[in-house]
Amino acid sequence: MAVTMNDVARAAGVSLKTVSNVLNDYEFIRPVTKQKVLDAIAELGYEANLTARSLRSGKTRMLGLVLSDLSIPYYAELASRLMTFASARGYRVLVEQSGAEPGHELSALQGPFRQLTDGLLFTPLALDAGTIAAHQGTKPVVMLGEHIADPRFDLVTMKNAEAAAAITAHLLASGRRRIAVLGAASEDTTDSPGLRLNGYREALKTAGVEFDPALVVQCDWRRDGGASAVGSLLDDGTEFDAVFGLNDAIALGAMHELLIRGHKLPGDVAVAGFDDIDEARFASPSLTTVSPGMEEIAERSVKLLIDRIEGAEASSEGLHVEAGFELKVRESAP
Amino acid sequence: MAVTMNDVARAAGVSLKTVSNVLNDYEFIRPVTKQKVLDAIAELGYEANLTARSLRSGKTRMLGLVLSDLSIPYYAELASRLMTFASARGYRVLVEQSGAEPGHELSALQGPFRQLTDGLLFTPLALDAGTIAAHQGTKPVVMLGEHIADPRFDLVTMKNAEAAAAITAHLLASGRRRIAVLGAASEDTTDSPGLRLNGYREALKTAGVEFDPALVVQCDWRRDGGASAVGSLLDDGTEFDAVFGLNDAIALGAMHELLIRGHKLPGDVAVAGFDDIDEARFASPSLTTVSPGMEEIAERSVKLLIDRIEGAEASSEGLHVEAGFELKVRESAP
DNA sequence: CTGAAAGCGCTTACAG
DNA sequence: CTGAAAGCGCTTACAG
Repeated sequence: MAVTMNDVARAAGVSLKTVSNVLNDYEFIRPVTKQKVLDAIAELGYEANLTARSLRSGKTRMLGLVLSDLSIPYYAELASRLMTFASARGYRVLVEQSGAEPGHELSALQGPFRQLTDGLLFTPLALDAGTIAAHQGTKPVVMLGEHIADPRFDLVTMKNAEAAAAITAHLLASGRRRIAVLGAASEDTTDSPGLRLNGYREALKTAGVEFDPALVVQCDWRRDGGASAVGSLLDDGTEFDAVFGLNDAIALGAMHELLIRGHKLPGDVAVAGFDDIDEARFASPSLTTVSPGMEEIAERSVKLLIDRIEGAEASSEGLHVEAGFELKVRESAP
Repeated sequence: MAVTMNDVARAAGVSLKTVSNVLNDYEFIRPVTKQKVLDAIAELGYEANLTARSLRSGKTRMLGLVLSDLSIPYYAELASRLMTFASARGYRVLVEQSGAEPGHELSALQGPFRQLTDGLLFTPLALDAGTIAAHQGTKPVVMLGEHIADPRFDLVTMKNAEAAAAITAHLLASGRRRIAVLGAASEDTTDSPGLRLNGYREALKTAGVEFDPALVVQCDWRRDGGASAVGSLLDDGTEFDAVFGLNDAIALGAMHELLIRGHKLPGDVAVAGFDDIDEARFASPSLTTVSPGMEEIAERSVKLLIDRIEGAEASSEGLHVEAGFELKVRESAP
């Protein structure tokens, strides 16, 4: 029923192979022949059958994206940008939600999902490096995020420690000395909370300001986590002149709580976050934060994966890319 | 290189067709034969080649989802749920971002994207009903949202007017009489703002409260829109004892502005929204709003589309489904 | 209940 | 530069 390459070949008076050559931008083809084929394609409204092409070539021109859940804003924004960059290179992105469950992550790595894609952008949340290495198969995989830092894998991530140090330095430069840190879980340097806390401590050391553990509060990386964390500091009577939320949600929650309790921002307390989500710009006061280069993460991970798929990136070792960051100074901490 | 059905057939000592029968749950097959095939599959680690299956059967087991941008939280949450429901029926979801541009919407409707999917979940934002009807092709399409209400199409949407009336009635029942409405654009009944404003007016009429146009403020459906809209009411000296934001972002922005200006919530002003986004629960005070049944929208649209694809839904007319809604009474308007 | 054959629409060596 | 042929791995009539 649909128009096939055979129909085009017949209409153009050439062989199948010639049509294929035109379609695949084969170099050595006479302009006249090419034009005949192009005309036939236009006239018949021919569209290549992607499934047939995939079956024969073994390529689907799809990238798999494995993440926990699209309803988490960070992943949704990342997915959106990845799709845009992939599309610019002629690829589509097929998303698989793992719910951060090991079983789901594993089946995304080796199940039918894998067949449908030429390569994987993988956010490992539940699986460890060894398991992934054992099941990653032969198609390229690029890791996203900081949970896996293993030389065997390609990895694209952000400068957590450096960015946290930069924003802490900014608060220090504006004269703040007692900077509360909300959202730190541990000093385990392999995950984001640990890396960001380390950056904070590094900046203090550089400025010659002593680290005070009383200013470090553990909390959920959510708006209400930040609100109750800053609330507990206030209730305890701990003194502070600035708050660094380890992500924007925490910082926004803290800001809200401070405002409700009658504190002036940034007069009494300066507030800074991390992530530069859309909301940060629209908050009142607008939130000073650090943009961890999501755009760059998206661009470079797509480029790396496609280069692997197409054989343009030949290095046999895992490549580690760290996107740059940018300080966004706004009203909450000028 | 990969294990094929032929390998399985050989290992099990049966023909290709018999393997295919087992794979496709054909009824009339001897248990012994079936077991032999199953054993061979397990032993060889056979996995069906989905591309070959698609080429032959003409089905991809993928649903296309066309929306403006995944970075918009409402769409991201919807996409997440759609994927979950589709997955339960053995389908995947392939997302295409249109940017709400007519050209992109059109190419999603008829371009190569269409080939890759068995049916479309389509959020028409830029295209009108006539254009869609002319280009929708032969595969099923289910419309999402209220921009297109045309008997030719299957449509799954929410009860905008009824839900808005319910939340207005709730504010009235708590004794509020001057309820500001933020975000109304027009009374055009075909889009969400118009439908929700109509619901508000309907509830006023039922309660015998006169409608005051001075309480209706137009603004962007965003946090800062709500903040500046309520700000302008305060600046003008317009009196009001409640605010109904036509979506949660507006309501949250208004709430923030009211708090900053020293108003007590809900003492001085009750605030209500629409959408029940995650943030509404975590705001302080938590936001009274209406949940428009996104779960149900996702479930029923996936069911309708798959039933169309599989021929289980035979009605030739467009089916119109309206999901139920649920009032979420919280602190901001008890 | 099962088999042998055709064919979905392409790309890819292989010739020329 | 172009053609004729094979084949990617399935499903689907068609027989029996």
